[in-house]
Amino acid sequence: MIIHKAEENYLKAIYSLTTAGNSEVGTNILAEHLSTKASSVTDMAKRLAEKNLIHYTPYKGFRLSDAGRDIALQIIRKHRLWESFLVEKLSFKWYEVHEIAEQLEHIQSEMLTNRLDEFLGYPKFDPHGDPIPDKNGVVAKLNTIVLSELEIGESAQIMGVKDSSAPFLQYLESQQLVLGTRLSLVERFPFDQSLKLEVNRQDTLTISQLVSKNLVVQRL
Amino acid sequence: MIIHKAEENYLKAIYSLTTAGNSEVGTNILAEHLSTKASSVTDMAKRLAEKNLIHYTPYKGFRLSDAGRDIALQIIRKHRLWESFLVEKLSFKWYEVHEIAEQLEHIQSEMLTNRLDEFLGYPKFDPHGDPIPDKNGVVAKLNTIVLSELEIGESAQIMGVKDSSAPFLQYLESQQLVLGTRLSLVERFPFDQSLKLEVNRQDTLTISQLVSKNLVVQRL
DNA sequence: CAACAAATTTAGGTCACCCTAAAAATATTT
DNA sequence: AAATATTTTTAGGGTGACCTAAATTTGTTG
Repeated sequence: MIIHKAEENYLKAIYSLTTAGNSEVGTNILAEHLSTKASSVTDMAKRLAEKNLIHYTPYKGFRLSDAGRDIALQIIRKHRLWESFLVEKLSFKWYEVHEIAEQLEHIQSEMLTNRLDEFLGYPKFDPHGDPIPDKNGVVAKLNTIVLSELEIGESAQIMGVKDSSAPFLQYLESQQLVLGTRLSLVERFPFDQSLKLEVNRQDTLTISQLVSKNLVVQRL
Repeated sequence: MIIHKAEENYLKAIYSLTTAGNSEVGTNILAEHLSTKASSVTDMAKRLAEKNLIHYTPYKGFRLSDAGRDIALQIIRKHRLWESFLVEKLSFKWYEVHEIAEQLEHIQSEMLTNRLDEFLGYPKFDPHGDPIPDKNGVVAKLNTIVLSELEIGESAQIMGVKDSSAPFLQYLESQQLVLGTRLSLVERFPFDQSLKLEVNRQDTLTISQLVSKNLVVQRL
């Protein structure tokens, strides 16, 4: 069965919107996520249901079928492997790679994907700290929290981001908050929930709640 | 201006059919080359002419415009760089890479193309011996001939192939006729124009005219 | 629970790309 | 040069993926 690029993008979007809590996605939310219109989503939903890639009852939202989830995971695998390639081998910055990986994730060749994986040394995480599904679609689970959940005095290491927009990633880099950076929480200001951090055991830095809610860390 | 994947493939096809002698391509030849129908080609010709990528007068054939040629050369550049990447870095065989490169050549990011070029060490030729256009679309000229044109007693080095189908490339590999191989012409049998070669200064090998006409070599 | 608001689907249209079959233009042969 | 063959274009359709505007269903609230 041929799965088109647009279909792959829908499956990927449904996947990321459903794993974030809710098990069903609505038409409007999906439309917004894909920068398209609700009617187009309904259109596509019929095609995907026809191909047994999603479960769909009109007015009731969509849910991935097992086949649909498999495809979504393979796309995500390819996306994250290519992002790793771009950063590790071609010296791209982590905030420059998303759009290119959006294109590369649709290249069809299992052999290519697996060779790339091998070439990169079977990485478990991409440059944003997101886990890379293996060739069977198995995703490594990680004991991570968002920085805003850290307690005063605790230390943590930056593992990734919730928001991977270029402006946010550039901001992080300007503050030396890159992947792997170690930090500890010095103080929380109740007024606006901003946080004072000690970074790399030397500098201190204050960040807003918006930032702390979008930074994924692992307790040390 | 947005140039679609299908349009890029037409430009590439027109380019390779025109540089091979004739300066104009006809509808049927192009249709066959692209595995499509003549009417579809006419259809596309109108769109490409509309975008000033080709010169087109009905019934008179097509010719690339300067803008069209620039695009064709960039696609070919990307195709050959990706083929080099697959062979050099991911250990693909030279006869396995064509279909994958057909997909990768449409990835849009000048930065990616240039970084890839750098990563590969600015190669001048791809694994099939075809020259890789540089970022300005300049193609290295090479003083090559097909093996069938070699004279008795002359030596040469394999630079590439005219036919890059997997069966032919696999045949070559089985006979140790890989890129860079040095050979000299021992004898030509007038009966069927088959050739007796000495390969790598040790083995001798007899090849048919079909093979000798599809092997590109450089005199030594 | 009726009335309104929000979410979703349907109806009908566009665009890129491809198709078949028929018509028209060009090339070749007698 | 007329007849035939070949090449190319036009006419009319189909599909995937999108759109706007109008209907419909579902959810919320007075």
